[in-house]
Amino acid sequence: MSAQKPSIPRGTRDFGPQQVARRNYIFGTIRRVFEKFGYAPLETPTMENLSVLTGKYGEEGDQLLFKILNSGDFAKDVTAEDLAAGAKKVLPKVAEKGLRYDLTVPFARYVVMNRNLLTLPFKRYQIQPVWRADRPQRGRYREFVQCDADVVGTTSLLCEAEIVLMIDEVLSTLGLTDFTIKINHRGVLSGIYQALGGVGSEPDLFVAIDKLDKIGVEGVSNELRQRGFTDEAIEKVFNYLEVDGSFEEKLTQLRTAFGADGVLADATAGPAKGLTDLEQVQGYLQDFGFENFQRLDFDVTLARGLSYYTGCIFEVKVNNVQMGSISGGGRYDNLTGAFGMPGLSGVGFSFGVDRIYDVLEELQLFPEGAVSAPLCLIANFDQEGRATVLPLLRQMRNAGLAAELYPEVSKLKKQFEYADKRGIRYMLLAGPDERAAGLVKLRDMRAGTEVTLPSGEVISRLLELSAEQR
RNA sequence: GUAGGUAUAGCUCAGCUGGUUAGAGCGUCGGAUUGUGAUUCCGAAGGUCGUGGGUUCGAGCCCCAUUACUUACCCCA
Repeated sequence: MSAQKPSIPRGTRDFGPQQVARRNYIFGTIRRVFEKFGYAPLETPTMENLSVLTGKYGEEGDQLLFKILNSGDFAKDVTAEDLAAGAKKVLPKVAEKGLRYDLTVPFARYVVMNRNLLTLPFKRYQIQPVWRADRPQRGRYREFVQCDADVVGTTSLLCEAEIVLMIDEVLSTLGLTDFTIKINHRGVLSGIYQALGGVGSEPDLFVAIDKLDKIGVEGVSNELRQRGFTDEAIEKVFNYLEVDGSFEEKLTQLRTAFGADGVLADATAGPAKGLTDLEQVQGYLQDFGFENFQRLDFDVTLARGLSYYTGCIFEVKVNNVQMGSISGGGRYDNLTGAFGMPGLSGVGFSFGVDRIYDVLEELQLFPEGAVSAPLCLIANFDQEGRATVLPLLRQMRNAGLAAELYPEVSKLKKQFEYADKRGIRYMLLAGPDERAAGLVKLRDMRAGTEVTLPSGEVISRLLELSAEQR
C-alpha cells in the first residue's frame, strides 16, 4: 500500500485547539446577546429532503446545494433515457437528501411542521454549520457556520430596532468599533423602480445599484444600459442614489422626490410604507437610547440580491478590512408560503462567524484568554513519586483546577518544553528531594520564578493564583 | 460556470540563459547540561522537485495534458 497524502475537501477547514477556543468565544458572545433579547435555541438536521431545499434559493442556489447520494443501490431506478437526458433527470432518482444551505429555510420548514405547537410570535436563534458547493476564496468557504436569529408572527418594527441593537452589542463586545450597519427598505427600492415608469426590470435594477460602492457610478450606468435602461431612467436612478445627509434628511429628500414622481399614492404599502417603517425604526432606536447612530447608515444602494426580503434589509460591513459583509438580514412577508402557510411575517438576520473570525484575527482583537490549556503541569520524576503525585493531582481536579501529570518519566528539559509550548502557566516539581521534606516547588513559567511550599498548601495557592488571572 | 496565478523537505520559500551530488530559515529529533523551558552552541534525520507525456546529449527550469491549491468575476456569510 503506497502512502497517500491526506487532505480535506477544499473550502473546509480543521480547527485546532486555539481556533476552537477562539470560535467558541465568538459563539458565546453571540449566544449571550441572542438570549438576552429573548431568543430561544433551535437545531435542525444537517440534511434536509431535497424537496425542502430546491427552488428556495433560485436556480443558482440549487446548483450550489450539496446533494447526498441515496444509500444502497442508488442507481437502480436510473434508466438509459434518464442518463441521455442529463443530470437534471438523473438527480431526483439518485439523491433525495441534501445538506442544509442556510438556516432560514429549515427554520421555515420547522415553523410549518410545528405550527400547532408554537406560540406566536416565535423567536428563535440557531447556530449551526451550512454547506455551499461554491468556489472558495477569501472569506468564502464551502462549510461555514451561520448564527441566525429570527422572529416570526409579528410585523412590529420593534424587532428591526432590536436587530440593530443586537448587531451593535455583539460586534462591540468582540472589540470592533469601526463598522457600519447599513439599513434600507425594499419599499424604497421599489419606489425608485416605480419612479422610472416601467423601464427595465426591477431585479436588474436592484442587482446593479447594489454594486455601486464596488464598481462606481460608471460601472452601474454601463450595467443598467446593458439591461435596457434608458439614459433618462439612469439619470433618475442616480438622483435617488445621491440623497445625502442624516437619516432624517435622507428620508425627507426621498419623500419629496417620490411625491414628485407620484409613487406615494398608497400610504400603507410600497415606497410610502418603506419610508414610514424606516422612520419608525429610527424612532424606536432613539427611545432605546441607542448611542451609536454614527454606525447606522441609511444606504439607499443596499439591495441584498434577489432574496425573499420585503421590508427592511440590513447588512454590516467592517470598515478598513477587505472582507464581505459579516452580518445581514431583513424582513420577509412570506417565508413559509412555499410550505403552504402563507402570510406569516418575520424578520431575521445572521452573523457570519467565519468572517468575523478572520476580521478579529486580522485586527488582532482576540483576547489572550481565548486559549485552553491546563493551569498546572506536574513534572514526572520517577515511578516512586506516583504515591505522592497522583493523590495530589486528584485533589487539584476535585478543587476545580485543570491539571495534568506529564505522562512519562523523562528529562525535565523535555517536560518544561512541553509546558511552555502548551502555554501551561505553572509547573509543579515534586522530586525525591522535595518529597523527602514534604515540600513541593511551584514554578511560574511566565515569570520564571519558583516558590517552595508545604505540599498541603499547593491547592489553596493555585486556587488563589487562578483567581488572580481572571 | 468564466478568467488569471501557483505547485521544490513537516511549514515558508530560494534555485542564474537548461549542465555534474537540489539549498536556506523555521520546525522535528539527539547532544552540550543525568533537576529547569521560552535567548546560545554543535550534530542528525527529512525531497523519485504535484502527476503523465514530449523536446534535448542532458529538464526542478522549456512545451503539451492532467490534478490540486489559490485569486478575481458571478453569487454570497
